[in-house]
Amino acid sequence: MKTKEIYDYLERLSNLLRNEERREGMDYGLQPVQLEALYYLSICNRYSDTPMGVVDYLGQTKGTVSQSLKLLEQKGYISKHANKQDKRSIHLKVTSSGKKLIKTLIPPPLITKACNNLNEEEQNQIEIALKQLLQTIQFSNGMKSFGVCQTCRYNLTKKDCSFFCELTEEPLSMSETQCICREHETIIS
Amino acid sequence: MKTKEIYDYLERLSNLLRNEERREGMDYGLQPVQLEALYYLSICNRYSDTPMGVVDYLGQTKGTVSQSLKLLEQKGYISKHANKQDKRSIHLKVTSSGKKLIKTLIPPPLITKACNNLNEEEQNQIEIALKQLLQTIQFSNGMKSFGVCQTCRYNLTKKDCSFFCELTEEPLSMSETQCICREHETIIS
DNA sequence: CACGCATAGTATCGTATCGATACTATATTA
DNA sequence: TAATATAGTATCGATACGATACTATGCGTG
Repeated sequence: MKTKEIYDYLERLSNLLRNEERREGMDYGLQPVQLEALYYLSICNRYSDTPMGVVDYLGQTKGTVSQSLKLLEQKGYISKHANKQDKRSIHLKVTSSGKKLIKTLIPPPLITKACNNLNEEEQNQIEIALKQLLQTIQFSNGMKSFGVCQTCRYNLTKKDCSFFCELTEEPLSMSETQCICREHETIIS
Repeated sequence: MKTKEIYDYLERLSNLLRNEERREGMDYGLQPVQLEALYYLSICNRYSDTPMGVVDYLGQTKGTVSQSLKLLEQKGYISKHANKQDKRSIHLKVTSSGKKLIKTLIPPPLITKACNNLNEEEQNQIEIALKQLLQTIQFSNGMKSFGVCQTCRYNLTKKDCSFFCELTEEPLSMSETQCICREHETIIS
């Protein structure tokens, strides 16, 4: 069992990444969590761009997330839009200013520099390992997976190569299927 | 380049781990950082068990670390000991109560459960990948490595299989060489 | 339809985090 | 011996984050 070793490396990586995010965000008055929330909103689909989506993703309480989103809105990085179907719910869109910020800050230099010193094959191996570890953790602990449609059991790829979600019973555009979804459930193969 | 992919998985893993640590520590009134500080002190060597060692490891300011250590001492998980050589410095020892806590909480169930669902080979691959990623990040960004003597360029293994540190110019016991050190510098091969 | 219950989101409060700054004490060096 | 560097502490202010209480809307069942 390599449990301890895996924990040790993960703990270290986790710390380095968080400190980097703190340093980076500081110039813009953003905390690590807020930056992560903004990033999440920039890569999630239209079923997931709500406060509750962020709650599930970041694993914090509604109150905390509500605070973070208020700040992101005040700073002009996101905007709130009413949901026509469900009036309790709102959608959060990343503004052009927010998109610009994400583009500047993510991925952080810490990771970029490291990848510059790793060849294709090494990067592939690392990606595969991280993916497997993440999926196993999520599966073993009954967690949401937040994947893209391609790996989702609700996704139906039709003959004409268009996409359809069997959960929401709606057609999906090509670009939408590359966003992450809070309803995602990994195909059990 | 897999920079974005690697960042994404790492960010996710990092978040899950931190949330788990928060949940775990809560029962004992410990925050994630404090738990990490305690764990660090339980695996570092006698050159590294000082407040400054924790500062380097966790990447926080002296003040913050000082606060965390005060709390750990109040809760009886660590004890402070004067350094005979340098009177400015103190050594932090994990008490038996602290050791017991670490044994209970680390590694966290999140990781343990996942490892139970991964075979030997998969775990080895993941360990290797995490190790390589961490080392590359540390090297590429000029960071301290916090490794064990075995991989340190200052370590001298003598003919009689005893160990000697060429930086501190002191002999090291076998068990000491398995602890992590803040002066560690990876062998450049 | 009406009632209860579930869910999305917000507001507020208290404890704790964490960087910044200022401080003391000891070591080092010129 | 004086200047400077280093280890550690104390304090403060802004923020994080869980807990709780609240409003508003949707949903299900009789």
